[in-house]
Amino acid sequence: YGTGADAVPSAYPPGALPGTNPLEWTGNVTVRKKRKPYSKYQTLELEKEFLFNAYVSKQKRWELARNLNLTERQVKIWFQNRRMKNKKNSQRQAQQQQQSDHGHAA
Amino acid sequence: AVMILRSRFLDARRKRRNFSKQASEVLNEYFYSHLSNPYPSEEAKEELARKCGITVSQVSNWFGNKRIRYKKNIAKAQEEANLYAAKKAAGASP
DNA sequence: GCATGATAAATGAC
DNA sequence: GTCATTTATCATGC
Repeated sequence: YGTGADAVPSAYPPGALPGTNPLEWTGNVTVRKKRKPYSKYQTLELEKEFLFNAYVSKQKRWELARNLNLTERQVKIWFQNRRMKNKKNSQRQAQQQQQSDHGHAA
Repeated sequence: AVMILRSRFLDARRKRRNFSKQASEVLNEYFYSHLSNPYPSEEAKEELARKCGITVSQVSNWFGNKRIRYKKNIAKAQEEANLYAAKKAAGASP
């Protein structure tokens, strides 16, 4: 399979009773899986596939998940985050281009 | 063996530089004066970025780190909150 | 030695 | 799908 390995038990943060806290934004805690960095091999294989196409098919996602010992959900989210990272880097480079054009054009 | 020398190139942007003292002042003033809802709008972020001489992404990073680290230790941040609360009161009503 | 800024997994709104 | 965000981790400053 590959799905259904999510949902992990976790404790409730201390002193976060809803309604009694004047700062409600500090108490909105849903049970979340602990962030676990991927191995160098996993990241490299994902990056390799991302070079082919930024959007992975369902079939490819299934293969990646199986070969890298990840869930399909993890592979899906990795590509989503990777696309955001790509966009951010592109915007930064475009910004730097504009700055270097100011002293070069005219 | 080579993997040890890995992210010196691709991760070079991770080289961190502390913000200026006055930039931290501006950010903290906003944070503690909006402690009930420390989520600045996109427009507020742009103005903060302009005032601090940093990017909007850096403002987002600062508030993200500030929120999580504040609620991780509210007691410790309390004195800092009082500090900026007093500072705000001093500048508001002369 | 921690404080601090940036990035990498993971969630949720829309 | 995007995208702001939460959270842990990373890398650096001092």
